[in-house]
Amino acid sequence: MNVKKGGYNFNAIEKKWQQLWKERKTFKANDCDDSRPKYYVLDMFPYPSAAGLHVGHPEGYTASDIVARYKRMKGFNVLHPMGWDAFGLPAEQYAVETGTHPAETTQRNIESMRRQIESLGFSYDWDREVNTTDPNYYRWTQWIFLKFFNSYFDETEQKAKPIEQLSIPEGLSENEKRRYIDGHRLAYEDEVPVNWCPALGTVLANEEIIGGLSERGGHPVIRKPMRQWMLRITKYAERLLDDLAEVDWPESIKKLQIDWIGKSIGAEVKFEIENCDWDLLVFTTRPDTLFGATDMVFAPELDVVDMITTDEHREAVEKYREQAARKSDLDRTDLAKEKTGVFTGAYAINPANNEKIPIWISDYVLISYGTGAIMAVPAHDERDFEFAKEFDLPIIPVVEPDDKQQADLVKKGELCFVGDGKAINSGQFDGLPTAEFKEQITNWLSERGLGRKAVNYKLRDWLFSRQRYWGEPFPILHTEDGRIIGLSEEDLPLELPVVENYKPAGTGESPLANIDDWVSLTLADGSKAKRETNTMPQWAGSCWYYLRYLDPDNNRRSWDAEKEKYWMPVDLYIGGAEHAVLHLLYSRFWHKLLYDLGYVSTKEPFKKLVNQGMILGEDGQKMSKSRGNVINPDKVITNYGADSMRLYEMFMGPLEAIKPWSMQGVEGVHRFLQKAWRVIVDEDTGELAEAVKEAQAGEATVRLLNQTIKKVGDDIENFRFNTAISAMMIFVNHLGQREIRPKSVVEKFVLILAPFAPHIAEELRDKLGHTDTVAYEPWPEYDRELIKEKEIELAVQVNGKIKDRIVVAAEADEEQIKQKALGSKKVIAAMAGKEPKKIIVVKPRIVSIIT
RNA sequence: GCCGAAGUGGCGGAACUGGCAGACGCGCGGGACUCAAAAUCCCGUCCUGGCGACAGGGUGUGGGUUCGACUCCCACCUUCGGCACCA
Repeated sequence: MNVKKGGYNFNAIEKKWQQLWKERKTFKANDCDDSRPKYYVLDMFPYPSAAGLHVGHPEGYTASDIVARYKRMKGFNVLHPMGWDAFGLPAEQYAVETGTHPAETTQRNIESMRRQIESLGFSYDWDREVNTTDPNYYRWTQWIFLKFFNSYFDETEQKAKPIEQLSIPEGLSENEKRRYIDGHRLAYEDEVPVNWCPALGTVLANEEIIGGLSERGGHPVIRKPMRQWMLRITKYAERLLDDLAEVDWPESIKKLQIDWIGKSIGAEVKFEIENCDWDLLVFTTRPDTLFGATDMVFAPELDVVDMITTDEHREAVEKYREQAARKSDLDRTDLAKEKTGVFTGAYAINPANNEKIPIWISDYVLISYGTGAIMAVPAHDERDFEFAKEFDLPIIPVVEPDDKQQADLVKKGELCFVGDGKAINSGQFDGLPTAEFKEQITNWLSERGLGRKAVNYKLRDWLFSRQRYWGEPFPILHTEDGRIIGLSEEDLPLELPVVENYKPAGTGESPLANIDDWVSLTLADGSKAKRETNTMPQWAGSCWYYLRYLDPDNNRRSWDAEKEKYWMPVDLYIGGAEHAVLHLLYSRFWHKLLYDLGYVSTKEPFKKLVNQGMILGEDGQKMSKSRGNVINPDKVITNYGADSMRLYEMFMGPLEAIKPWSMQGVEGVHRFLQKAWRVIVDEDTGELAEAVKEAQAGEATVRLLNQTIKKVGDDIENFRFNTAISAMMIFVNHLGQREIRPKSVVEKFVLILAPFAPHIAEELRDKLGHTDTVAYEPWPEYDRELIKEKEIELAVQVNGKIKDRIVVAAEADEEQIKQKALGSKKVIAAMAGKEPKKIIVVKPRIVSIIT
């Protein structure tokens, strides 16, 4: 602790400036200000948890704040908002336990986390704060949901359109028409298997299941089909893939999204089923292996299984299907080691060679991908190979690898080969290389009406409902005669009702199902209806919050079109990599719907994305309560100040890297700030230090200052905050050694320090006699000429070994440098009288002499 | 199993498009100031050998390309993260 009167009293300084910024609304962003370029810096908003802020939050927030402050100084109109992703399970669970309304818990947590965030001095425009659980916010979440509900996807134009524009086939009855329309909505109801825990009487999220048992209580969980709301994200698969080319995101994150979407190009092939009127389609990426298809495998859940199974095999098939239904996803993947399955007694015809092949069912075939049925080519697919081995099915090689040894094994049926090669045992196609064969057979099949080119995605439609209380209610009514009606926009928000009991209904429905006077209502025409009792998942509110910041208080619209045009897209989005797929994919999806309907002007919401890495405990382990290695940001701020906290989080290492915390490291940067203070301020009086005065700066100081300004600016632009800080340390060390510290130099240093450590920078500027905030001071320019060194030092290598260093004038040409290098005594000695064969001069670095 | 990221002093890390490896910070050792301590300031600190100017080795391992490799190429090892039978 600094005891001197004029010492660096960070606690007082930080409180003072935070107060002033708040009172003066220093960081208020001006809408539609065309006098300056705009810059939108966004943080992933936090869930307001009872545990409060952890040290991971300020990492991303500090990085974005440095950029925000830097851009302001560079003359940008900066939008830098903060809010709360406040729907979520913890508040609901707390309500079940204590009866406290989640809104109350949430409000309390928000207050406390806002105080924590404010204590770090981030330059947010707090007038734009949003809270996803506020009816004035979720009103518009519901509004967007209705847009999904009231839209369909036009396949030819590849975009969403209002449902009224859907062309309906002629001659349908009213009922059929209704069903046709409902079947095309981008938000639709479907029966899908969910994780049902009979003992708890509730549906669980995948994350709540550990090893097939419920996380709470350890009860068994089964898959059970239930009515759910779905969003048709699969329609956007192609655009979600294509538009990744437009954004400046880390390649690794793009790759994760690409893999998640999982596009495969191949063919659909039609297989006739023996003694059956209809055909079955299968999808394959290897139509070239069609001649090697020796059996077919159907997913156990596939409905046609019932029809094709022969009486002889019915019992075994039924038993297998039952077992499969009882398995959780986890069991199915866990038992991946050994293939199981049963024969149905039915046969299909291979369209390539008219061979009769048996149809099996097995749970290694997924109902949810492709058509739920495959052609099995044991010789060229690992899974089919295992299956064939298990049940002694024939293995026919149809691709010959280039490698002789491999080819022999493949031909003997002893090796499964999945690579490309040359066609064999494939009739008229023999000899074709894989790629060409694929094309030819696809054409051959489509000419005969036996198949066609096809694309499949791993991406599934988004299961969008939860059986919870603490989420956005769906603005949906179910009529007695089975119609689904979306509320009209004027009826929004549909607010969450007050409940007595937050426990699930026990039927798999949400707690809302228990409140009859909320659920049941009478429509204008006198008929009865019931409200949808599911709620939206936590993702919903976070899918569009970046748009509400643009116009948070608008009661008439979700946001103003002009404001949207002005601010969007988000120029920089910083957050954790854990949202690489879901949140970022979901919000891109919502954004595209809004784009199609004309509510936003950009295809993509987030232009540049940066992920911060996780911060580990001092023991190098993930921070957790049970390990006792959690660092409390409040304590760090109390002991060292917010500026030290900010600086340390940035100094630890590259932003994206995973790195362990070190309290001694905090002390290190704190010492730097103490030193910077002492270099400028007299600790005894609190006035400017005597050494700081109007004076001409020395050459070395001017050079280093200019180098530092350049380095810090460049580093901020490239998110290399750690090296920017080290450059400032070097500068302060230099300045500290000067007897005279010219005021003009000190002033510029304070400006470049400001984005990193804004409180101390404001206070130092105050000491330097300024009364206005540093926030909008122009970022100092550097002079290219002044950066240049007068003399440069080059290392001299002889045959790859460094022998000497020479100093030459910066303007020296290659010849002069050569001469100087060859003149060095050490170099002459190392050359041992030999003539140089080659001399390479790399100007500011090295001279390489080869003898 | 597949995909992705990363391996540099005692520790966190630095090194621009291939050009003096270890910036900056921590820690440690020594010194100054002090009655003493803290704080601060100065010097040293990759490893081995030598009192020393110096010599040799060194960026996970083994090869390669190059006048020159932490950086590029090939093979492998380890750690972390993601996906998990997607035909």
